[in-house]
Amino acid sequence: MSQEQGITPRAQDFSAWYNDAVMRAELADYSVVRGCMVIRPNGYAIWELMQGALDRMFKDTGHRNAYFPLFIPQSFLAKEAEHVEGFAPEVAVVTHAGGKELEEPLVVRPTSETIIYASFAKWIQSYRDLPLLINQWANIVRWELRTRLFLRTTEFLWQEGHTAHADEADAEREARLMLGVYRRFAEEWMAMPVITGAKTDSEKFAGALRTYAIEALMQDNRALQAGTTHNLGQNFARAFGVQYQTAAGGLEYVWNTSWGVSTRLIGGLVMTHGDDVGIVCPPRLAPTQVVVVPIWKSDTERAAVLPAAEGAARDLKAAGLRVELDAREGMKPGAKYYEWEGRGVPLRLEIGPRDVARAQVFAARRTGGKAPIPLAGLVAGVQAALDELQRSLLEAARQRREANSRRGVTRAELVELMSGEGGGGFAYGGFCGSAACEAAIKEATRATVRVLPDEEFRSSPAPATCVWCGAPAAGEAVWAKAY
RNA sequence: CGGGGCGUGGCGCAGUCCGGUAGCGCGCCUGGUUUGGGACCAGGAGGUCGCGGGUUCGAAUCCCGCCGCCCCGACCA
Repeated sequence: MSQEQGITPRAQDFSAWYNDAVMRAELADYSVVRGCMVIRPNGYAIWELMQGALDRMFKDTGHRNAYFPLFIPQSFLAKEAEHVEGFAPEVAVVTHAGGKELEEPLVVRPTSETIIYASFAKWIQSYRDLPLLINQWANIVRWELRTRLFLRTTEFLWQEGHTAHADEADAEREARLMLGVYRRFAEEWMAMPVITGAKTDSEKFAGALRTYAIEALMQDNRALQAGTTHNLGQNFARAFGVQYQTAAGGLEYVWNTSWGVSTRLIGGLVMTHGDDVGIVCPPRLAPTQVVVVPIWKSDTERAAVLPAAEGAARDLKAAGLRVELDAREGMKPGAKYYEWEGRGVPLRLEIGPRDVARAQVFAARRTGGKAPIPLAGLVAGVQAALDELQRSLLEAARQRREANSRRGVTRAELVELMSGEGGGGFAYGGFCGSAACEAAIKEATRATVRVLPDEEFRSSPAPATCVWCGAPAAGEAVWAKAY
């Protein structure tokens, strides 16, 4: 009886658990380059599924993919004052290439607004060219002080949408539309419930008019900003001279938006559904949705079981499911179970001599519970089980989030809620809107305003006074300790 | 950059206090027996003990310097 080293229980050390879960699932590995990670095939497969779903959603909303350079002239970054200030500390700069010093240093993109809007300025002439709806899948470099696999690494993969519009209303509509796309993706694909809303000035994107975000609550009660959209106003249009002629013949600056989600989502997926065994993949994003494990004792049994298992796997694949048949010899079924559980495979089908005799398979859910499925209705039965898993993961995550959300908090409650190691969760309360109160709360509790929640998430009745200073509230805010 | 841990076969560790030339578990390879929740037996392969100096007859172990990684804070998707 040999136990492989288990992973750290969540309750003991959540950070250690996260690292263990990621490593056990072989999603990623540390690189020789500080702060950078290697995304392993298991992790990259999840990213590809995410990309596929998001890309379809972007195309369905009228966007087209393009690709812009990794290198940006340093002077471009400086054209928008807030933007350069926001990103300067974390920008990597190339000063030498081709064996000599460059005339102008190139920055490795921390985001691509500047280089993209330089192109937009060339492409946009008239109101007939608008809206211009572009997305790019790319890598990004931000020199972070402290990194965590998927959650914050020096280089990461993302998509960044960039659009240009004729007026503010259309840009605003776009920023809200894509926020909705992100929300739908998080909930329907990742089974990760989110709240949506606007960022405060201190949390908004460097150079944006307004920033919106989806925020999810992880199992350690810290919030994860899982996607952002920005209404950039005319800030970049002015900096890069992106103008168009109106129908009336006038010359106007365009209104831009940008929006992005990154491989950070994989970290969110891990921390939303994982348990003390490892990661749990929601079926729609599971690289392997079903693993079939044949069980036999003798060659006779093997001869009966293996073809049945192969047949089951074939039928499921034919139905469009992502299936693996694990017929490895010399490995006990239990060992296979542990391996696939660590990878988060949502459904395992066990098929042994007894099952063959009864024309059934035994289906074990990653979240617990075993039940037989008759071979006659295998595809439908498996599909139903996967659908149910997808639903129940979202529901469980939603219940956990609600159980860890407090509405109408007082100043004392906010402090209490955020204190200690396990402290956190979403705290809803009145907010006067002042930067002073926001900073004071951060100082006192280490919690920040995650969003000024959208209507759907607001409390009723609305809080009347600011949690901190007691002045009349300008609105409601959601505080949490953030990743 | 501050605080705390840690660098020894692929992974996890012991050995370091008290110097004597490297060991355990897992994994890996070969053969056999096994297989309804992490199999067993036998035989193997694999290590400049993070790096550089120093002390010593002799250093994983003692001394000096450096590097790297992880965790916690300041910055951030």
